[in-house]
Order: sequence, then C-alpha cells, then structure tokens
Amino acid sequence: MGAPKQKWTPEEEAALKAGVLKHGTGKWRTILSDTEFSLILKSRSNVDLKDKWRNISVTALWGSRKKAKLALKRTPPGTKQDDNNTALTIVALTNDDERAKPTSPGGSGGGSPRTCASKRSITSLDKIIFEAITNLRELRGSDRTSIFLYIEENFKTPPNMKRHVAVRLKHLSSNGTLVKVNTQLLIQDS
Amino acid sequence: MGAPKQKWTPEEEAALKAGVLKHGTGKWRTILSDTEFSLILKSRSNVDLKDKWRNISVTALWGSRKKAKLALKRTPPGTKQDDNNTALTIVALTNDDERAKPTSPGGSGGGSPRTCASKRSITSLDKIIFEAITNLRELRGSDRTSIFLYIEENFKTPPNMKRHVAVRLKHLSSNGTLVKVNTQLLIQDS
DNA sequence: CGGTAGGGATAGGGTTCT
DNA sequence: TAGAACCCTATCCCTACC
Repeated sequence: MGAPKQKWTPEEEAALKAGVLKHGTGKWRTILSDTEFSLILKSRSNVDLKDKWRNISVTALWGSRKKAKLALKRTPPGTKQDDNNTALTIVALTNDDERAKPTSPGGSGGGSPRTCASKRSITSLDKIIFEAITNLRELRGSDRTSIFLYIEENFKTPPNMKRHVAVRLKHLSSNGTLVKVNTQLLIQDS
Repeated sequence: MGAPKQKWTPEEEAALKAGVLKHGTGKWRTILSDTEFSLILKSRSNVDLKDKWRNISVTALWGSRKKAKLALKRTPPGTKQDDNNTALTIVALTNDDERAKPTSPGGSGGGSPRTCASKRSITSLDKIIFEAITNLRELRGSDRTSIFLYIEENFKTPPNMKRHVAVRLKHLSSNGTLVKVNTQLLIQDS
C-alpha cells in the first residue's frame, strides 16, 4: 500500500516556503526542479506542494481563531484570570519549531524576538505582539487586523486594546524592531 | 441544537458492513451512494461511516490485533513482506449480528459461517477459529498470525495451539469451508 | 500530455458524551 | 475508565481547464 500518510516535516515546509519566496506561488513544478529544494522535496509532487501551500495559508488565516477556541476550551472552570500581571504574561515564544523558517537565499531567520527586542525596552504588550506575529506564522508577515484578532482572542483585553496595540506597532515599526513589508509587519531578523 | 448523539442501529451497522464488503474500506462515499445502502444510511455521512467502521474494528480487535496491527502500521511504505506473508488472509463474510440483512436488496452475503460449517464436522477448535475470523472483522481478512494471537489471548491455550490451528486452517481451506481468494481466504458462502 | 486550481474525500488524531 | 459518536484538518485524489 502507499504511504499511510506522509506528514510534512519542518524541513520540507521550510523548503516550500523558501521556494515560494524565490519563485512565487503557483510555480510548483519550478520549485521542485530548483536544485536548492529538489533534494528536500524529492518525495513530493507539484500537486503536493500546491496542497500544502494552500493548507499553510488557510492555517495562517484562521490561526488566531483556532488558538483562541482551544485556549478557551482548555481553561478549567474556575481558573479566573485575575488582574495579576500574569494574566498578560506571555508563554515562551515558541521559536522551537520556528527553526524551519523560510531560509531564503541569504539569511536564516533565527534570532529570538525577545533578544533583539529586549534591547529596546519591551513592554508586556510588545511581548504579546511578538507572540501574535510569531504564532500567526504568516509567511509574509501579519497585518494589524490579524494581530488585533489574535490578541483579542487569546487574552482578556481592555476595551481600547486596539489603540494601544496600534500605537505600539507604530512605535516598533518606526524604531526598526518590526519591519514593514508592503503593508505587513515582520519581526526584524537580527 | 446538534443531534443528541445518533446511535447506530443494527440495520445501519449491517448496511455498513455489507457496503464495505462490496466496495472495500475507504470507499465511504461510494458506499453511501450505492442505492443498496443509501436509504438505510441516509442520515449518515461518509465520515460517519469511516468513524463507525473504525469503532467496529477497534472494539472487535481488542487483545490480539494490537501487536499485529501496530507492527503493520509501523511498516514503512517500502518494507518488504517477509515469508510470513499475507497469503493466508481470511475474510469472514458474515457474522451472527448480521441478521438485519434481509433488507438489503439482492441479499448479498448471507449464510452464517457456522451453519455451513456445521455440515462439515466442525471441531471445537474450528468454532474458535471462526470466532476469531468473525471477531477480527478484518476486511481483507485475517492472517494466521492474527488468528493465533486472537485465540491465544482469548482462550486458555495448550502449548502447541499454533500447530493445531494451522492444521485446521489448512484443512478448512482445502475442504472449502474457507475459501482462498487471490491470496486470501474466505469463509465459503453457502 | 504536463501543469495548476479547486472541490471534495479519506485518514487519523482529538474531543465529548455516556 | 472505557467505548461510541462526533469533530478537526492535514493529506491525498479527482476533475476541469488551460
């Protein structure tokens, strides 16, 4: 029988992302033929690439809602979020599996956002913003709406959260911690 | 709101089994489209069929298959079959709880294995073998190893049970009680 | 034919309900 | 704790359209 199910490895996913960055979407056969990726993706077809890319996109789009839902479900009854600072504490930025970042020709992403960020007096809100951008995992970065949505659904937020976030985004963007790509924001790779 | 939980009726279960026998596992949509079953299963989705089949399998297979199945599952795509090959796979056409069958047009499947078997001087060991094949419920049949395991784990067995079983299997196969189809063995439908 | 986009089906892991 | 029913979604397959 064929493969029971061939799950995508982080390496393969990274190769795909890099391939898309290099050749663009819809160039599946081209990416497969590129010697830079052909080895890693040798067990994948052009259709597989297409499917996986679609899946990645969808995941990124709805990522925040999903996480929020899960977070809510997992919250045991009676586990109230008090006003303690921990309410807004950020779980360790999950960079572990971020290793598989689009290592496009040139630089491999890697630096922990916190590291570079800590040099710039990060507020707890900033941490949240980084978490959002990191966890959203959107290849081309996340726009403000996605970031708002993520934060809104993953934290107890004050009424004017958006404004606060917007302010911080502008700040982080202007001081170089975040890089604006087109209309999107990326964590600056140090 | 949602259905309170729609329990499977014996009719539905019978239809599902018949459908799998006719079209094979993994052909859920096909089974659902088959006019022979579509009426009975009209309130079920292809996914429901898949889930139910999984539940049936899991339940029936407690004990023996575990090892066998796990071993098989672990088998990577390219792994070769050793000499303990699948040539002895056996399929149980019907089981006792199949009585809800009359409803299916064309009356596929039907006779109780035991019935036809009893005409051929069934030994108590044979009954056990039939039980094993029946309860294993493996669509593509049960190989000797699975049968051995089933018996081993469900009965107090003498030390040389395997040999006895093997002998009976060969006997039942040669006298037509079990039918070898392709590389498989079926209980002969009377 | 070869390639891509899109719809849809299946496989498996998880979750909920009993 | 287990079993049955159901949910989620990554992966795979099929078809239409160049």
